[in-house]
Amino acid sequence: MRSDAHPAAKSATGARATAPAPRAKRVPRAQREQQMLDAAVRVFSRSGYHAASMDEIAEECAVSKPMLYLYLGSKEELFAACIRREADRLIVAVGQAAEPGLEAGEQLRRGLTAFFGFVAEHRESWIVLYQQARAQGEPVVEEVAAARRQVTAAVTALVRRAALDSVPPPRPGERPDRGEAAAVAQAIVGAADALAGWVLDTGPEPPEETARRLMSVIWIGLEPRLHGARYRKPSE
Amino acid sequence: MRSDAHPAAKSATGARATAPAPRAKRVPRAQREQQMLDAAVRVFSRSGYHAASMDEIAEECAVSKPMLYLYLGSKEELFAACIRREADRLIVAVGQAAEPGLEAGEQLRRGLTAFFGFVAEHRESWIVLYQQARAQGEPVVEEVAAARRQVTAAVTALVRRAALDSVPPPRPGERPDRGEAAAVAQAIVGAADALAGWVLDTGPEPPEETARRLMSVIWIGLEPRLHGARYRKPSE
Amino acid sequence: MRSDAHPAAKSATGARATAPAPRAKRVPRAQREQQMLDAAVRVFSRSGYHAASMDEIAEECAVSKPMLYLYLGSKEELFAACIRREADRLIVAVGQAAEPGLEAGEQLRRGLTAFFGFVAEHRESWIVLYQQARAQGEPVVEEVAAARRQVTAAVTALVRRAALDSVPPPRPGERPDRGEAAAVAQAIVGAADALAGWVLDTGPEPPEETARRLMSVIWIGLEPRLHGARYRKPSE
Amino acid sequence: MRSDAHPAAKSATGARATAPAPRAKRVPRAQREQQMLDAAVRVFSRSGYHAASMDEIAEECAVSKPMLYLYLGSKEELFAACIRREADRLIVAVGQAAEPGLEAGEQLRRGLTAFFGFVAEHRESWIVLYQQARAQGEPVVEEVAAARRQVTAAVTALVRRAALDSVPPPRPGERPDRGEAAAVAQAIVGAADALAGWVLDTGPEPPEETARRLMSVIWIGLEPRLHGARYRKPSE
DNA sequence: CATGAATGAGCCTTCATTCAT
DNA sequence: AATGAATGAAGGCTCATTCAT
Repeated sequence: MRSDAHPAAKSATGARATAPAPRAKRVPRAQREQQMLDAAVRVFSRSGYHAASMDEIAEECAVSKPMLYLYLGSKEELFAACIRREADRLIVAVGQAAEPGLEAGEQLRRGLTAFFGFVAEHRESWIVLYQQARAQGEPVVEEVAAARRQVTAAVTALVRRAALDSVPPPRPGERPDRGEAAAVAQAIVGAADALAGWVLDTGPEPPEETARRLMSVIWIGLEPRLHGARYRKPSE
Repeated sequence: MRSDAHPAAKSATGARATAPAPRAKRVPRAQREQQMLDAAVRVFSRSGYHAASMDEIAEECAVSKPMLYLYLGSKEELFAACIRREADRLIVAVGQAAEPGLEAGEQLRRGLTAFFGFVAEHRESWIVLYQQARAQGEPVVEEVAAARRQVTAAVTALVRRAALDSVPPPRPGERPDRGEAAAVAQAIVGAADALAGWVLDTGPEPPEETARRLMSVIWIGLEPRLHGARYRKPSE
Repeated sequence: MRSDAHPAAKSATGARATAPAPRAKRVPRAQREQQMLDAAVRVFSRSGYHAASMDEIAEECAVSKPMLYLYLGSKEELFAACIRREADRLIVAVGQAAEPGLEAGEQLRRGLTAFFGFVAEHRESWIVLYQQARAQGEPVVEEVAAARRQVTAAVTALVRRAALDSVPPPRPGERPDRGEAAAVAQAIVGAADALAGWVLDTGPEPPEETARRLMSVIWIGLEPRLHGARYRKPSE
Repeated sequence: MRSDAHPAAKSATGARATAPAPRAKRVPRAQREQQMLDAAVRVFSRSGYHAASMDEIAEECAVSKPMLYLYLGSKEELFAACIRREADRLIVAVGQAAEPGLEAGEQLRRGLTAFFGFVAEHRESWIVLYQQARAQGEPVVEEVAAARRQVTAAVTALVRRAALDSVPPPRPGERPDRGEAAAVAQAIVGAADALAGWVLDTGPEPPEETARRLMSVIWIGLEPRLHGARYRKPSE
């Protein structure tokens, strides 16, 4: 019988009589690790955490599974490493956009623009971060929640700076994340998320345009409050 | 062949000393199906789609696995049935809140209040819908995306009605879901989502309060536009 | 949610407000049993013993599974009952064809004709008997082997009568089924089997024609045909 | 997530008191595949396709199930691989027996002898091929049918060569497998099958003897034997 | 006579993980 | 640095069979 019935061994390189088939060139560890993370992000974004298999990832980066385990430890650690790397990249990208001296509104706009730009360019990273990571069990979710908190905290600071007296500081004894500013920041980040997904679904547009769309909603709403505008039910 | 193939619980009819396995009582199909869906929602929200096992779900509703399969077909179909039922419930709850005659802003506020109320009351349903369902493969994602579209479309209509001239109607030939109103609706729904999660994380508050928080951001932002306000970069 | 998601209940009869939906008319036991056997033969011939499910069979004869078990006992017994009934029919059909007074060759020819006629008319019965039954475990195989032995014994008798001295009687002390006559009978039955399957595969032809084909081989032999010998019914 | 997900044999490295599970030694793939096929043929011939379990087969070749699946794909593919290998062996064995130059009758006799020899030596292979394989669903049946066709075609050619004018060539427009030669070949193969089974059942005898028995029937015919004709090898 | 509801048991399959080379 | 060979454990699904009505 033909013994290649089930080609588990993908002898990518052709028949090489003399040399022992150097399937993967010797590559220094740091670089290999990045290749592995690249492959993992690709696969995780494509299939989701659970549906992705280590075999698939190993094949995607043309490395044997023992190497994966040697360098990254376990599937869960691998996923966490992906999350961390991509979250860091996102935070750096957004952080670089903000120039400290600027007016708060402009700073927010630039941050949003950077965010939408990042999502457009790193589609897979964002999918892993925002679609897949949320459905996980505790350890991984905490990782991504931490990244999200970092972003949200920055926005919260902006909001508070922008809207001074209109958004009251947390009352003494109140959990800091329960104040109005925190809520506003949550809403802004959530809206940005949704718009990022929307752009991915409906086709690309310049990040500035998406940022403008969002600013139109949230900023024009915030500024009048500086002048004392408040929302009330009609009955009040 | 072995004639003792199925030597099931023969002693079950014997002395009833310590309640020898409480065989599920006869329950009509329609009712059992609901129990199964209840249990499934609970388990899926707790563990996520992949990590949840049919054994776990069967145990949760005190029924054997074959019944699950007989009534609901497969794990994926079961999940889809959960999604459908919960999405329908959510849509009904939000839909009932809107009284057609009302001013658009008030209608939006009521809808949001109903939404936050639903999430507070059906915590698990919402977790399944918004955390777990997004990370799935095509068939399930489409189901939940359809529900989300339904909600978003309602909001889009409201937005368009509310903000008449400030939000231009889609230009002829433009895909309807690419217009500014659609973007605004996406942002609102995303913000509501995020706030719902935030409330779940940080502890309960009256739905009216959460709705007010969100209206403060998005509505006070929309109204000034009726008077011609527009967002511009400072440089413009 | 629609509770008919998985229509296990096939309410064959339409909505019947008053009467309690008489899904299966009261039918006396003997008749029901025949219907069940009919259905079982159909399903077994279609799917094979193992692949066939009791659900399938129950549905095929529009009866609930408990009835099947009440009347026929178990899957294995049901299969055995099928085998027995069909084998009996076959033996009767072939037996009726032989008129005792005739010359052995003619008797063989008539038996073969009857056999090919039976297979053509009871396609499914034959498939169950000769394709499915052989692959079973002990108890069932014995049933069909017994039937086959019955047929083979008759042929052996014919052969011995026909070929008196040419086929020596079993030597004393020799197992009776080891003699030349037994071997010849086995060959004939095997050849008939194969031809029956061949006709089923390649399309029908008159049973007399198939019988003639076989008689040409076993009665005349191949070598004499080289010299012009032909098989003809005695009347020709 | 539980980090003890795979707490496999940790104590395996400990004291080796009583041979703590003989982990299968490293064996190259090609060899392992053959071992697996050997085991599978044994098990399939013993229990039949459906009744055989992959656990049983894995145990029979002292390998874990995952290896079975890695190398052979699935139960069905494994069965098909068995069929293919054994059929090839049979065809080779029979093919080698025929020396082209010989007279047709002698060639047939040698082929039959080889066939009965093969069956005697590879009892299990033959059981799988001829008892089990016929009761399967389409994909597998086609595999074995193809092998059978190959054998039958060879016999058909012999028959046609042997019996020149006595067996008319297919009439124009007639499907080639419907001619008399094809029918004769079917009968011969069927008879050989039956005799092989008979020998297996009743106890061994030299393959030459069984071949002689069959040649007596098909080559000489029954009627001529009434008048004293006997089959002899040409050399006798 | 007749059936909807229910289940224990087992099978095929796959996955994360590791050892020996 | 790198990998082919190997496995324990578990998960989804189905089946023959039986109560309770």
